[in-house]
Amino acid sequence: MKKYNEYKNPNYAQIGEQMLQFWKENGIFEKSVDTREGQPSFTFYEGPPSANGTPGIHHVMARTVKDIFCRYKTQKGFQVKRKGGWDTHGLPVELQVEKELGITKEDIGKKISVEEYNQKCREAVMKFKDEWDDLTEKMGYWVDLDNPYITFETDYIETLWSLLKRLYDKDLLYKGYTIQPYSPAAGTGLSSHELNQPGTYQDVKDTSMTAMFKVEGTENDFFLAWTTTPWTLPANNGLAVGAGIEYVKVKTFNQYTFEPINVILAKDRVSSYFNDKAKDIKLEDYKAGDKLIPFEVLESFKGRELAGKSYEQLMPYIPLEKPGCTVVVGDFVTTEDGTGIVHISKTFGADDYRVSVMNDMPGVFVKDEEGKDVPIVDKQGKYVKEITDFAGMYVKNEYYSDEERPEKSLDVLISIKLKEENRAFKVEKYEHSYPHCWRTDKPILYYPLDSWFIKTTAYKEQLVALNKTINWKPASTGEGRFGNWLENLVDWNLSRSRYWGTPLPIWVSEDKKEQKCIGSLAELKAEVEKSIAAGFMTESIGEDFDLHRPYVDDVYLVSETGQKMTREADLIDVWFDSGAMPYAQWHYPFENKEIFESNFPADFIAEGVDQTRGWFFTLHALAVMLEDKVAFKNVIANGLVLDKNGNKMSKRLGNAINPFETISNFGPDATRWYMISNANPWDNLKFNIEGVGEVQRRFFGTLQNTYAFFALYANLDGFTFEDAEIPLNERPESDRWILSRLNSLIKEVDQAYNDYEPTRASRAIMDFVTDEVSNWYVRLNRKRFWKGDYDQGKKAAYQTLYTCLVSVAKLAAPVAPFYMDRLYQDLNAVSGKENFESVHLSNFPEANEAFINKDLEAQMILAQTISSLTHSIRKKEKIKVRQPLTKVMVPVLDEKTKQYIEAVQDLIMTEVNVKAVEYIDDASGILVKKVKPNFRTLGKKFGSQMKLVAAAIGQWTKAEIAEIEKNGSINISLEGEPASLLLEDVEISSEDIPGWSVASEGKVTVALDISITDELRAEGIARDFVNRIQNLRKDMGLDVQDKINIQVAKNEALINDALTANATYVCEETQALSLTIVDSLSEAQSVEIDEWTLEVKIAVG
RNA sequence: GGGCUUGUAGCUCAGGUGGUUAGAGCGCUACACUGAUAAUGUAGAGGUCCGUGGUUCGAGUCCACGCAGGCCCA
Repeated sequence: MKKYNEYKNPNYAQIGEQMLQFWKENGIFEKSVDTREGQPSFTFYEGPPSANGTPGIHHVMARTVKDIFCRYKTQKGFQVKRKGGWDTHGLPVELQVEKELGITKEDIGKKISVEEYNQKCREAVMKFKDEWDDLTEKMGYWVDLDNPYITFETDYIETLWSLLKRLYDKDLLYKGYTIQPYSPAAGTGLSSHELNQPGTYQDVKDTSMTAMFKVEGTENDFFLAWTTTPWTLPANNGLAVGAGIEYVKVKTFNQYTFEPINVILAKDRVSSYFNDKAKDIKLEDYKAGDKLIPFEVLESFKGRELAGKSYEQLMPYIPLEKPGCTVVVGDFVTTEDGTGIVHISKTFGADDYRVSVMNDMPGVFVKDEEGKDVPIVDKQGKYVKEITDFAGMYVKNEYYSDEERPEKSLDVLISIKLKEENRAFKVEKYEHSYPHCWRTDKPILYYPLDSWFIKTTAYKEQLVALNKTINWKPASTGEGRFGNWLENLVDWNLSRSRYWGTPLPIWVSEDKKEQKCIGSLAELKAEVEKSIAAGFMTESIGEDFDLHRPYVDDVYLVSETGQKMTREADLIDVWFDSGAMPYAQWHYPFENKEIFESNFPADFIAEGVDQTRGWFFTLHALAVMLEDKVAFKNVIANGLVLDKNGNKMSKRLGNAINPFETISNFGPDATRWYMISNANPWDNLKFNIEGVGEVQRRFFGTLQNTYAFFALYANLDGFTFEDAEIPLNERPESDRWILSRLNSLIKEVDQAYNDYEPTRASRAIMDFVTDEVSNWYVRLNRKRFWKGDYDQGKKAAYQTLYTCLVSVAKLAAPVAPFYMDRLYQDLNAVSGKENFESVHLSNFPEANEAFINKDLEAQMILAQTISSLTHSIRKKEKIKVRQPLTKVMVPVLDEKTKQYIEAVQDLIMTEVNVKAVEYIDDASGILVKKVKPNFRTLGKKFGSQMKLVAAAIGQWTKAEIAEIEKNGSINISLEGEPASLLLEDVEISSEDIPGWSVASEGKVTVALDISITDELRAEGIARDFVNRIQNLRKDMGLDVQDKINIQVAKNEALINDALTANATYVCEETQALSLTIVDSLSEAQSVEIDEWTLEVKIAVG
């Protein structure tokens, strides 16, 4: 006879290890994919992690989310292939290598060759791969680790090149510029990382100026705009205002020229520009040279009213065409400093560039020797010759050598010039924090630098439209964060000035007029052959050619006109690498065409919300541009994992949770279950290790106890579920109830998983197991498992509990894959009901509607409420549950409630140890009803008269309640006006019952008869006695089935009579053959019952 | 500075379309149960629902403005 496994002290971490071993030995993961061959596929894309750092607890979170839905869909019959991947390129890898080698970017090509450097990167990037693989296994994340895609491999890069070429052929790849931090002294752009080095931001004093821009077509109206970089003023091409900001026009005088002027600035900034002491001075009293300058506000308007106004170019060295020199709205405008009007220079500011592009405003450019547009400042930081007055001057005095540095900086000279021209309103020194180049310690410029772009804006409409078809969890990330990002889309800047990454496959001729974009290794080889023929190359490249730098940089091609072509030095954004994984993981289009096509787009992806503009965007952008499809249909953007105080985890602060330790202490299942059930994945999780322990105790502990209870008795009775299932209508009330609940649960959990709501699913399962199965079903039915013969009723109990347990194992398997597989196998090994070797190969339960009985579920809730109320009365009256009582009384307001309670009254009687349930209705005469307004319905009818109605109902007596119950309606008077109320407009419940001990909750009221007759008292004593004997039996180490003989020393008559009267009951409960009261007893044990001490002797019979 | 997001008991979280006594678990206190026992049950205490205004007969819920935390972007 097969037995259910019984465990003394289950060790959840050990269960994890054992199951992992079992999965490995039996290839369960592979089978979970292979056995679904031919079934519809469910496609999942793995967002590649970078293995150059150790995995953290947040990775367990992210991967649990991914794993849950893949396992769920497998159980639902889909084939779910999961290819792992590694993200290997990018700045973090470079930085790590530089740190290890103690070098900087400067040293690359000098102290270390590019070749060696890249070799180091290649090694560093897989440094922690073993640790990652270890975690992947231990946490139970099923993903194919044997054939992962790796972004630095030649096949992968080749796909990237082919995609770039497709974009190039669609005219979506172009060279433009972006405004970036640039160090003229070092002649190089700076990454944001370099800008975030300590010491780069320094406090400096600059000449700041509030310049006057003359409104076109006016006599002397000026816009005031403030700048800390007056040298950018000749490049001014617009002014920006805040749409909602209030502006005023002020009549006053220029403090340098004393001329009368009207100036426009933000209302909030007036007090900063005008001296309050001058506010009472009359304009006509002003004399040239007065210190206090009078002012008068003429009118005011909102920023959006100013938009579109034109002004005269301030420093027209390079005349600008319209719509240059107009006022536009900018979201970056504030009234915290300056005038609330911002000077815009398309070539020297990122915001400026963006707002100019959005409004089609031309920037100020000059032509270089090649006829190309360049800004008015050259790469050394000097003005170009077109700025005649100051040609050749450095725009920052710091750029001059100490000997050459002029006394007056360019900013000062420009200020003087504008003062003289009546175009400067205020000039002053201003101290602020400004970034400096970490190499040269000189200030940086924001400067237009060449970059390659993907013209994503050309597909904006499709991107937006297709995004609306994606199911985002949470929806707000899709609509808000992602949607807004698409609405404000700019072209994708692909260029990165780095060494370790995918090189841009574009070669340019010496005169820059010819370009070639290479889309495959074969194409490159062919081009190289041509180049060899032209004499630019000496040898061919092989099949194993490394597409990385520096090798590709040594490849020169030949143009159509015979010119030598050099590769554009840029690498591409690593986000392109990961966004291209749907194609590149299969080396598509060079191989695996069918696999790619049947696995595109993804049904589901999940990653951190911080990837919104990263991976989520690049996947979407490439799919829309290349395939005119979405890349994923469902996406979960999960939140961060914070420490228990809500702080970000970091190794530096020492608050990081080690995932390996957590798993080995609590096991993988509790860890996963805690993370999923505690908060929705898209909310930040405050990770508290105590919570994991709680989940282990509360959920897994309860489930394990329930299983252990089942196994104990099922083994004794030899229950193997070999008989046919007992028909539902032959099972008792509580079985039908728990099965109804189970089937409702199956529906609910299936729906939740299907909606990508794992938290809802796990909470529902947890509540079912702890509250309904364990605390209600098992507790109420305990006796059925251990008392009496192995009959139909007992079998029903086993079958019912078995079904609940095995179903829970399947429902919860996606979240707790190890434990649930153990549970499933332990059950199935004995019953042999299914042929699956693992729960993960089994099918998700299907709800049977015929088992769902909502009436029964409602009845059971009533039973629970009534029991709970009765317990609370006992508690209040200090009557222990072991003391039987005569009856509880329940007022019933309608026949249906009565029927509901009658259906479960046996349960109630057992649970609260009373002998009867009595129903009190109107006819009894003791029921007193009370009435409450139903605000929900009344509100709709009476609205503002609500208070009157409520007051009127408050006055009702028995008569009115009887009337409305009888007629279904009643007429009342509201301030003389007649009104009619329906029965549904009030809620009728029962009042406390005079003379009874009563408790109520909602509409349910319970009265308990607390009188204890002698007979009841005797029964109570007998039950206490049984309890004491049971304890003694256990102390003596007797088995459940051992028989005994009990002797009790003669005591007070009350005790003696109680035992005599209930001797049969006592014997039956305690497996006693006899109960005798004797005059005296030797070697007896003492037990206490209330105030009495009894001498007892137990002999094994 | 902008977009998105969170704020409910000591802690972690629930609270369709507004409805008058705001819930659960843990923790705490007390009690009970004892053939699930390193388990279990019941009860109790514990809340300016972040603040301020507004809409409404009625706001935890809707609106506006703030405050605090988080993420992304500038």
